[in-house]
Amino acid sequence: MTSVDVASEAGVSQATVARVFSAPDKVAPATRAKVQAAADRLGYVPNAIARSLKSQRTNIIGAVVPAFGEYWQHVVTQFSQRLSDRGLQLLLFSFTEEDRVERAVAAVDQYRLDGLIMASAVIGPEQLARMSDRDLPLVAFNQPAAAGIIPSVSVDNEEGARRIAEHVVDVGVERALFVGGVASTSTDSLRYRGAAQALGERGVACPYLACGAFSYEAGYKAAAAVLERQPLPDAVIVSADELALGLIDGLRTNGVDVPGELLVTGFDGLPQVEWTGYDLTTLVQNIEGLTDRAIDLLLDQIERGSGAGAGAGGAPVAEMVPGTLRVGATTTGRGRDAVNHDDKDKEPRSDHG
Amino acid sequence: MTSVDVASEAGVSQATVARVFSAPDKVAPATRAKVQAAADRLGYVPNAIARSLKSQRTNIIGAVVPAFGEYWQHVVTQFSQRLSDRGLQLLLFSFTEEDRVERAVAAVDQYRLDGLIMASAVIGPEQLARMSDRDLPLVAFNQPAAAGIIPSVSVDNEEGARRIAEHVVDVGVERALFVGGVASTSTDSLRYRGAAQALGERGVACPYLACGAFSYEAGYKAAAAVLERQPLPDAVIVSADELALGLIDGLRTNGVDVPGELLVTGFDGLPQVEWTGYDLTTLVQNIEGLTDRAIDLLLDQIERGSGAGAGAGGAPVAEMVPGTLRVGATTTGRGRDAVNHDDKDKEPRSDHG
DNA sequence: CTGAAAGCGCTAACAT
DNA sequence: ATGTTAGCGCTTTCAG
Repeated sequence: MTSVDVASEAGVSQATVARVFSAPDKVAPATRAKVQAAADRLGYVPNAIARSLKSQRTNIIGAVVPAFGEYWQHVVTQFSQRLSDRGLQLLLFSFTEEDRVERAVAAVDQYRLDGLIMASAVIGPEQLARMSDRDLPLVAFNQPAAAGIIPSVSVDNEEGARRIAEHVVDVGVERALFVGGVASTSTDSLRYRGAAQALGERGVACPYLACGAFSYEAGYKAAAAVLERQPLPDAVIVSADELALGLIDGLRTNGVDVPGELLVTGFDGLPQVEWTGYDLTTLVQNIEGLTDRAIDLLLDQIERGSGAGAGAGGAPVAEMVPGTLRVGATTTGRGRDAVNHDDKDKEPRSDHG
Repeated sequence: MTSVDVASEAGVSQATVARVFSAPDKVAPATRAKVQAAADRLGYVPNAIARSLKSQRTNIIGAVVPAFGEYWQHVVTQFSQRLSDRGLQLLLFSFTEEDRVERAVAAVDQYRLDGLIMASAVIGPEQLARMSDRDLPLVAFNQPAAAGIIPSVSVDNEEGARRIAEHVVDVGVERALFVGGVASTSTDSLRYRGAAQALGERGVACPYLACGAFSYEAGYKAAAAVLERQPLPDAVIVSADELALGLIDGLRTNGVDVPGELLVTGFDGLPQVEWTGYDLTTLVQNIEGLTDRAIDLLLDQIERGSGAGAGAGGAPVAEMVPGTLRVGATTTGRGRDAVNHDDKDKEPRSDHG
């Protein structure tokens, strides 16, 4: 079914049919109705491919997203739905290995995507710089390292970590430890900087310890290293929820009571932080807000016809969206255990996890 | 940069350039090299949009996927990567509300997608039947209700549930309870049927109880209802891991020791089942195998040029991929807690019925 | 083996 | 307000 079929069915020219579907107000109501009817009868739907060929706009946005962690699922879902609300499609590039990014770029070229969302911290600054040369609207999502290179939007990592640090001081912590994932990531260094600074200002030291990855397993394994610290910290500020959940389980397996003996905090706001076994204090990212801004930034560039570009002649925009502190039992739950102290003989809470 | 540019740069006709990129063996090695060089110099990449317009193939596959649950993330990732391995792109339709499915269908029409993966149990049989009329290659993923209507691939729910039931009997359960999510889903009824049948054959009764949803929260809330049962069951066979995890937490919050007082099993094989606090016995789905088969089924139809069709003239294919039983502490971990209990039934080592 | 030419289905001047 | 016409960049006969 093409517009030509509809045209002959409706007894008008092909151009009129096209107008009915792209600029309905440029055609008389009577003919419009006639055409609509014919189209419905024939089950005609305009061919977006042909349209794109002419208009040089595909209305498809690509997104390069890591394949790991629950957090990203929410991000992808948000992007999918928000783009759809604006009449755009999402072409997804999920990846584990480096080469997926290359593939995404290749597809972008071939399919003439209107823009690309880069939501992966694995993409290095050099690669980003290279991409910013190719006059393609780009936006980096939660990838602080991209700030200044391409337009970006991310949670305010430093400020968020500061909020957590302040909270931890408020509940009386005196010796903290920061547990990060991968030391080389900008996410880690910003969060560490924020936390260490706020703690330092309040006279609390805060060394840094890396797990080697951002996963439950890495956090779990890090428990041993945490317990080797001398002196033992009062609180562990973890740079990501997934790590924190693993760490908590690791600590409890080692017989440590969390929060009884050691407080723990996270960062991100995964759904699991609410699970009763954890009830983790963390900084919840506003994913809706973040994705919204990212799409806006992208559309701005597309409208403006610019490539991955500067705001209006300066450095690329680097937006920060604040998160919100979630206070859970992992930093305030000691009271509860104190109350339950009468039945000390009962099995320690630590093994139920 | 178009093929015309490359043609003049290389001193050949536009047609030759096109051939170099679509049927390289139909052009002399010498000219091919010349064209390649020119293309590289100009940074030319064939325009997939234009190609699609002519070839009537987009190499883009759509996927309608629920926005909930960690499980789906793995599915999406697998699809994204496996399609990419075959030179196909994934256009994602993540959804929460009904209307997203409509949007997906609309996009499929507009963009002339080569095929569509339906991975949502929310899509009813009527809607599926309606879609199967439109000569579009389709495949249903883990949606047993689609079997017989459109080609489908899913985990063997009934057999999996049977395996779990057998295991549960092996560890000495005498009164079981099946906790489902939504009674109307085919997933639920197949899993229940498999479990109830296997248990029945072994003289164990197994009533059904629905949570109303497939979420952690629903499982958590269901704990109260479970505890009201008279007599209390020995084991709860839950139809999905996410529910099971919530149920375990709910039970523990109510002071019930799992697995000390009550055994629990799940279904799906989420990453969280390995977390130390749970260590859930469950049936692990082979997601790689499932996605692989789904893509095969789709490609078969595309090659064959058929619409959502029958195998070769019969009913649509309905493939079943077996899962594997994972035995965790939630059905075998009593030993640890039962130290003060006098063990009349030492945990029988049972990795298989 | 290579070139010329005719579309794929649509948009957008331009003309009526 | 509607019709005519010329492409968008590619694939694909059909000649040479």
